[in-house]
Amino acid sequence: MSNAAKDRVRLWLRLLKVVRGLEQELRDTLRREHNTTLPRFDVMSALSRHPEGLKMSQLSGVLRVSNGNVTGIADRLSEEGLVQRIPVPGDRRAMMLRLTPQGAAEFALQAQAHEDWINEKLRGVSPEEARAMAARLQAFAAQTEEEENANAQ
Amino acid sequence: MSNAAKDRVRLWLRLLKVVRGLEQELRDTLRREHNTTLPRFDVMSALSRHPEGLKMSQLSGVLRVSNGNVTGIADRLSEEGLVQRIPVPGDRRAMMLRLTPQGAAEFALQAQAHEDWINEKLRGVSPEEARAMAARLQAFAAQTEEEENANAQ
DNA sequence: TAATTTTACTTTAAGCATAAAATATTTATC
DNA sequence: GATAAATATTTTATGCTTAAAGTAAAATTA
Repeated sequence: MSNAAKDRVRLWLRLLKVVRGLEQELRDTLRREHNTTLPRFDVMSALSRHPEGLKMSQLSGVLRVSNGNVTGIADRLSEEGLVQRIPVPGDRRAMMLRLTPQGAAEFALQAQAHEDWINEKLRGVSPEEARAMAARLQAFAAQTEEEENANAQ
Repeated sequence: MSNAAKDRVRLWLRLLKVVRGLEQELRDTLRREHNTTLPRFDVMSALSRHPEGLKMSQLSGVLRVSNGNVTGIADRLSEEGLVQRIPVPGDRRAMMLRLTPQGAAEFALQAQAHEDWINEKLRGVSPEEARAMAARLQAFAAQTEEEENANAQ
């Protein structure tokens, strides 16, 4: 394996380790402090950006998970009164998922705590560094997407 | 929220997006090309670095997953003849998990393909950039670990 | 408008993940 | 040496995840 390849593999392993570690801490915190999970948080986060609600299929598209996955999470959040299914006028197949007032209030607390938590976790990263690294990652993601589009043609 | 906090949150979201995307592609590739999964790959990778084998508890420690998790993955790999459980002399509670010759051969193929895949995926990242970013991540991880140790005292 | 295809969602089966309980064995204490 | 505590692993219950199959309704086509 070339040196360049070694450098790239090492970067990938480090990325994976750091992100997995933070993600695991986040899961623990959500469980301990908010009695919820990361998938539930992700669903509520997406819904909070769309106050009018999202169709199940839109939600699975935004979150990039399968339809069946969203069904299960929506079932459990619904049992707790945090989201509700609302029929879509004119299409009896579809369902709109929306935060309840209780769900919106609950998520507002979780989101603020999440931001504070991240800011504390990454306090060793200066704002300049954060912006530089975010820009680099953005460029990488954009390039990857471009290639995918090229491949799809 | 301060601007610094916003920059850090944005970095975290980008990190999560890029790593999750690559991880998902990796899972798809492992499934499609090697008829396996990332957790199975991780177990075999750990075992390949310890040819004499690892006790179940050591393995769960190295991989940072629960004991019960390792039990299930070991069961399935064992059914396929890729790993074997070996009694530990002098301790009838413990079990050593080890790659079979077939498992070692199979993993060698997977590992090489994995390296090639990463090198291709990250070809847009120059070796210099890769080293710089890896070093930055390493520093972050080291600092985080340091704090954990301080908290544990 | 009847038949076909597509769309939206749910259900099912299998694997991964955890925490907590259970089992078996070893180590420590009395 | 008997009792208690600690250790190593498995089992169980619950939730997340996917792919594939199933159900129902809408859109297209003949």
